[in-house]
This record gives sequence, C-alpha cells and structure tokens, in this order.
Amino acid sequence: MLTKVLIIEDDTVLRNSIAQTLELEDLDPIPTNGFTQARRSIRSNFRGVILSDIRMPDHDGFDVLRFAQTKDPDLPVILLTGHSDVPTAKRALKEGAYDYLEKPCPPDTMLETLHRALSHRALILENREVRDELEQISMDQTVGTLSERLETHERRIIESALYEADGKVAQAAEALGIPRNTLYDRMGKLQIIAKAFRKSSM
Amino acid sequence: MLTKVLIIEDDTVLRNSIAQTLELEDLDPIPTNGFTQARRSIRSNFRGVILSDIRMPDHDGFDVLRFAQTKDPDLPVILLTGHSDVPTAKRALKEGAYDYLEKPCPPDTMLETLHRALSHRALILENREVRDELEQISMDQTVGTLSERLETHERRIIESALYEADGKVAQAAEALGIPRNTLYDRMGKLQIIAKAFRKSSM
DNA sequence: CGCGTTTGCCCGAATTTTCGGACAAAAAAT
DNA sequence: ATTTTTTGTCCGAAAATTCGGGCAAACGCG
Repeated sequence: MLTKVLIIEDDTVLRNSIAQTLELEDLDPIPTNGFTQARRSIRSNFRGVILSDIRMPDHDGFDVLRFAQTKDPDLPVILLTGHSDVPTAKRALKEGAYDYLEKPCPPDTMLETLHRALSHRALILENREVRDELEQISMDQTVGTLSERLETHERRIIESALYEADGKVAQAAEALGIPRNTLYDRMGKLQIIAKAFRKSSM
Repeated sequence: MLTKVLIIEDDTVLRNSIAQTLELEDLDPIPTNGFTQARRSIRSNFRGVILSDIRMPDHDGFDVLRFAQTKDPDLPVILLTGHSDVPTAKRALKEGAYDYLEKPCPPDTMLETLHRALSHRALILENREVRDELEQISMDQTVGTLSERLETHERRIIESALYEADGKVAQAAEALGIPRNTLYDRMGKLQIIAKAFRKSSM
C-alpha cells in the first residue's frame, strides 16, 4: 500500500497538524511550505499523492496541479480550499485535480479522501508495472529474425528451468523432457552456464 | 470510460431525480427500488459502480455492500445517507464502502464522487484484463517439453508474421529473415495454412 | 486473353541438431 | 577414506533442418 502524501501548505501550524494526523494513521507525510520546496518531490511514478493548499503567496494550487500533470498526468492532486474558494476548486477538478477538501476539515474526512486517492494511485502504478511487463514480453516477439526470436525464447525457458532446478542440469533436462546431453549441447550454443543458477551461491 | 451506475433507492421521486441527473451527464443509470430488484445486476466484473441508499425498509445499505463484496470485492459502493446516519456511513467505509454522500447532496458533488468511483472501477477492470493477458502468456511457458514450448512459440511468431503480411508467405518469410522455402517447411510441420491469414477473406 | 508474378510443393545436398555412450573430474554420501 | 552420484565434455551416428533450384498451378493486371 502506498503511504506518501506530499503536503504543500504555507501555514506552518496547519502543515504540521496535518502531518501529525497522517503519521497517526501510518501514512508518510512529506511536508513542504510551497511549490518551490515541493517541486523536486513531484516526479513521474511518485509513490503517493499530493495534498496542496489552493491559495498560497508564491504559486497557487493550480500551479502545483499543472506542474504535477506535466510530470505525471495520473498523479492525484487534492486541493485544500477555504469555503469561499469552493467554486475555484470545482474548476480545478475539471482540469484534472483528484478531489478537494474544504478548510477546516475534520481529520476523518481528510483521511478518507487521502485513502481513496492513495488506493487510486496504487492502481495506476500497478497498472503501469503490469503493462510494462507485458510490453517487455511482447517486445522480443516483434524484432529480429525467426531464429533469433526463438533463440531468446529458448534461452528464457532453459534459464527458468535451471533456476527451478537450482542449477542442476540433469534435473532441468528431465523437467524439459530432453536428454541431459542435449541440454548441454543447447547450453553450449546459447552460452548458458549452469553455475549461475545455483540458489546456494546467492 | 465506464458509465453504469446501479441506483438502489426506495424513494421513487429521489431515484428518478438521481437517474435524470446522471443521464444529463452521459452516465447510464440503472434505477432499482431495493436490494431484491438490484440483486441480479450485482455481479463480478460489473462495468460500473453502485449508488445505494443506506436506510431502506427491506434490506439496508450494509446488505447491499456485503452482497456486492461477495460478488466482487472491488466493486465500489457509494452510500446515500441522511445527516444523522453519517457515523453509520463512516463505519461502512471501514467495511469496504467506497464513499458516502449526505442527503440532500448537490448534483455536482454527487457527480464528482461518481466520476471518481467510476474511474477507480475502470482501473480495477483494466488491471484485471491486463493481468489475465499476462497470465495467458506465461501459461504456456511452464507446461510441456522444451520442443513443445518452442513449437507453440514458433507457431505464434509465424502466424503473427503471416497476419502482418496478409497471408503472403514470401513477404512473411522476408520479415522473418528466412528463405521462402524454409518457411514453407516450417509451416508444413506446424500445419499452418497461409490462406487462413488473408485479410481479404474476412 | 496473354503475361508476369506469386504460390505451393518436391528434390537433394550441406549443415545442424539430437541423443546415446563413454569418461574424467568434482561433489556428495557413507 | 572410500564409495556413489553428479557434473561437464567429447565422440559419432542417426535424424532433422536449412535452403537453393526448379516447376506446375493459380492469381493479378493491363
């Protein structure tokens, strides 16, 4: 489960109060006093969400939102807003903010919203990981000649069998349904060394 | 984008009002008057979310929540609650409800919450699809003998090349970096017929 | 209707792969 | 310390694969 919450809030008292609330819930607050300080933490694949005040002296919440979107369009940004700024916050939602919280807001409400955002973020990151993995696999299915592709696949199979067999060639050969000698032949051609797959040597 | 919203609300006026609000936002409401009527729509991989009143004469929102979780633990359930029932709703969150809305609630707020829930649901379903695909692929990497596995992989490669080449063997052979005759040899062994990959024949 | 291109298939030789047998060295068990 | 098992390598023959050449039939096009 993700836990990071990048807090952007210029009011020191409120900022620390929020941070403390989050810590009590086993979350991992990263308190910053403004855009400049927060900027370096905002990056693609950030393992958490952003909780930012909407009205700040230097840069406002929209700046944070826009910057976050350039770094990662699926990074949830929750805006903290005074009652009078609610229409502004609703506008921010249309521009891609994840949610907003009206100040002052009860800790419960804030935590509920943060948990939703964090679990949303977790899903996004999970999705990216799985998709990357899928792309990796399909990659070497579209490059090189037939024999090259088959060779990399054969290498994968043999290496995985060797890994399962703790580097024991005879055992791996049996699992693959081929004589031991044949596996040695193939390993020679593919330059696979059995020793590299001994779990003990790790 | 997902659009279905299964509405469970015994008050006919409110139910229709909600449904109308959703339709104006291009959502796809499924209005029902209670658990019994809604029950058949609640199933695994439901392409939408549930919006249920928490206090109803027959079964209450908790019944809906629990039933939904047996069908699909990641199916977002949003509970509609009167002001006095907010503590109950918060308890429901701990039991896995996605969010709650306090009646009466402005259409904007409801739509914001629904959009969050729907996008959350979309991510979950996307995730499942990709994971299924990944599992499919890794399946035939762990069964059968080495030659069997290589054969299925070779079949995949050749078939995909033939598909790309519109069933033209010579063209596919060139793409695979092997002489045309060799590809015929392999196709014979794997019992692949080129004609089956002609886009024109579809 | 010709005419050039492409397909699908067969042949045969060169090359590669498979696989059993054998054996010394290393590792494990007794 | 000795026996047993396992590893890694080499050999050689049988089997399979590769691939160029050739050829009849089908297809596509002007």
